[in-house]
Amino acid sequence: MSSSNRKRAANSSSSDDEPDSEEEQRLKDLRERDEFANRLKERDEERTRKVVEATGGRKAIEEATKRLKLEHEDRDKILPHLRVQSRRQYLEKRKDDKVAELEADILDDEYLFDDSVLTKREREERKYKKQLLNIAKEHEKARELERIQRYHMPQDMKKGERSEYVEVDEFEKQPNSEQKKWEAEQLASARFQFGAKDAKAEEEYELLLDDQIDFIQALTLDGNREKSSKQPELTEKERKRLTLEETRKSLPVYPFKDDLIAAVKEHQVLIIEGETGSGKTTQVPQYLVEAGFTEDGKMIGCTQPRRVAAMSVAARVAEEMGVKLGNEVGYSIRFEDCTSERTILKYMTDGTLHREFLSEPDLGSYSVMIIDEAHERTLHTDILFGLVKDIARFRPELKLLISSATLDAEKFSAFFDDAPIFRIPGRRYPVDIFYTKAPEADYIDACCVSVLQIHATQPLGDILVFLTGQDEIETCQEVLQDRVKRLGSKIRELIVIPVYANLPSDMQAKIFEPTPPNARKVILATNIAETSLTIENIIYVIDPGFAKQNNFNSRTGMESLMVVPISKASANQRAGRAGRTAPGKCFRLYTAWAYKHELEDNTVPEIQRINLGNAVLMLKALGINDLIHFDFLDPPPHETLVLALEQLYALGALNHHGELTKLGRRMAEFPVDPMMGKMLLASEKYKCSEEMVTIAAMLSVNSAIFYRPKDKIIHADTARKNFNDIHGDHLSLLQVYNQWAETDYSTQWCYENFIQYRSMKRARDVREQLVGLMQRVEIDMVSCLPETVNVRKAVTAGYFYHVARLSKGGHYKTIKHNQTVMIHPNSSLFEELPRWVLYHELVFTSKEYMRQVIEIESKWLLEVAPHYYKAKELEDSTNKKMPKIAGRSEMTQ
DNA sequence: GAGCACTGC
Repeated sequence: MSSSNRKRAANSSSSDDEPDSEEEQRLKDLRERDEFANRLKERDEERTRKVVEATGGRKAIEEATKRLKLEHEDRDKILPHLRVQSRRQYLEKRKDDKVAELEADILDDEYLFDDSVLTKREREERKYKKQLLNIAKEHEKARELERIQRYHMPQDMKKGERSEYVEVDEFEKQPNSEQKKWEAEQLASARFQFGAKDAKAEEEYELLLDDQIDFIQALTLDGNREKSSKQPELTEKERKRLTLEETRKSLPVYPFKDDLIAAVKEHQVLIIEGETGSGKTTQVPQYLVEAGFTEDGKMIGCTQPRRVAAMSVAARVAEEMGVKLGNEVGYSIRFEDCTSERTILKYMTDGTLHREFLSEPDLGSYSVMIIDEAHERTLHTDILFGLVKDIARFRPELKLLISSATLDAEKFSAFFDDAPIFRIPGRRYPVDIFYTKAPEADYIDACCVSVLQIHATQPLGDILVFLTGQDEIETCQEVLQDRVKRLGSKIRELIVIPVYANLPSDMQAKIFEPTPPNARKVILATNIAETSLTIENIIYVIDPGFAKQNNFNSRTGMESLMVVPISKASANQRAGRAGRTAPGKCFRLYTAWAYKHELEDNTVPEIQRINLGNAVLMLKALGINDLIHFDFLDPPPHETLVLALEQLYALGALNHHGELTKLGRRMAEFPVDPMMGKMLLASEKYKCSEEMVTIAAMLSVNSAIFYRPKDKIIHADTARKNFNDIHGDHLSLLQVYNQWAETDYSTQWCYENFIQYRSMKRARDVREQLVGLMQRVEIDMVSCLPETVNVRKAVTAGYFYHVARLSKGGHYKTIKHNQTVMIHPNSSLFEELPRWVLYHELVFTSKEYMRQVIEIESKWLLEVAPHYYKAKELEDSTNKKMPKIAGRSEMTQ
């Protein structure tokens, strides 16, 4: 960039009175930036004092207390009750569909199987089903009203419970922490029945399957438990007699307590290598409290990669310590801060800690920081490594514990200057691993065959199948159900259950319902079951060896979601899912050779795969200027960093010295991409902050707003078109939100308009947070409606990078890379083809698509980014040859 | 004329 350009860049980012030189301008901006930062700090300090008794935490504490109470109550009573309750609600909500399904089921059943071939149990079940149908029908008659919606959407909100977050739905209220899982393990292994009956039947079944897959057993994933334990497993009653204290003492980590405390005292950084079920997440912080690490008024912090984990672990620990959640033990996650000034033990998500750095760059209020599940290598933990390592150098009294599963411990140790590794054994059963003899061409088909093969030949126990996405899961489900039907009563009952993140929560809860006796559950899951959800009683895992992975191309700035082979670490994680309750088996649909030679050891860490715009801005805001030499555990690609820096410079967040500007400092306050941050700040100038906050919130809810059930695609699309704004998708989204808000955030309205209530609720939460942050960066909330030109201008001020122009052939070329791109067919501008468009994101699926597009005028680009565009660039020499229908917008220049 | 793995702030 030439010096004159630089000058303009610097000028554009600031204010009224014209300073004499570029240098003065820069210094003035830096001064203003620091003044702004100080104001933030002062306000923060005021707020922390108030927050304790203020409403902010109260709601969260109530929520948490509810959950805690749940845990207190007798699990024996509460769990079955919960299941029944959840089941009832579920049936209630989907009554239409369910009744129809039941009816069809009975008809099918009667058509397929004569009474004579049925066992007693099956006959009873049929009788029960009929009864159920009758009851359902009577019930239905009584409530003939209110049956407008024919399709099902999540409906999880009662009046007055607005801030109850979706993730806190039914299944999460069930105790789900590691300790509980262990307890459940004890239970479940006693419940399994392996009988001679099954063995007899096996021979018969084998003949049914024409196309079998040959598996060979290669190795066994070692467990720490004997297959036939000499110690008798605890029965439920025995277990109940264990007090909390005894349960704690029975955890594998307990014998290491004193050694661990000694090690922490001796070393500043300690790597803890502990498998799941060792109890490290709940116990280690408590040991440290007992050892006096919080006596100087400082806290122990513990990060988790997931919100649910942070909450449930905190609740469990509060219970164990006999304190109220939110007092001595608390948690802090986005939208929910459940801590107080009394808190000495704080669980949080890694992203929350990352944000906390902005207000407390030295972690001054912590005496110990534990980074848990470090092997998952989320973006946030990876950045935390570097930050925390740096802090440790000038705060020798700060203790760091990095906790990880096996394999990676050595690497972490090397990174933290050869920190000692402390090993804690876990609790796991052995898993036998099987590979196919030859590669499978069609892994969906192979999955189905394997499921039936296991079902027919292996003892009872649930099956978990890993697929890549919703599409595959639905296909597989259909195929399986079809084949099971054809096999009829010749095989035992097989219950097929899908699970993926976008599935409504009540459908997800189905995986936690107990399997009926003598039946088998097959769970078809995405990667969600690899780490996020733990399903009990899985004995068999089928692993085709693929997953969808997001990749960011820093050269083109394009994201792509592709199916890729998984890593060895991931394959072992999946296999481990079979050994939680009892010894298990894992069937890999690839050869042993492929495992050894074709799979990478580890999944590429997130930090090397994604756009780092926001992360780089955060680091800059923390005063880390030399990012290229920042101490990353695995450095991101050079180009990604350069692209992020360039973009920040173009947005005016950095000056030509690479220093953070006042604008940049304000942008860093927002947990969004820098372009979106700039867009939000630009709303100040264009007097449309209300609109911009809504649009940003809607864009943040990833394209999960419109609901398209397979059988109602036409209705759904018509409903969607009603919101279309001729100027583009951002404005359509604005309309959706505002109309929803006008109905007082009605669920009914969502159903009628085929909109995902869950996503809207999330957008509302995000919006509220953004409004709070707007006040923080000193911007008033104002609206410019009904006029929307300013809305589009403000968007342009943030996204001027993302502009494409219609060219001769009727397709679009990006201004920056001259890359051919297309408007996504879901866009409201798909058939409009304006001359100039701005896109929110570029994704590669089957083609290069621009998603979320608005029409802009090229002269706006000169208005919002004069340093970046020159008038000449925006001239269009091909004007005259342009077909009339194309290019609705006015000619420019 | 398409199609969205999973987290997190």
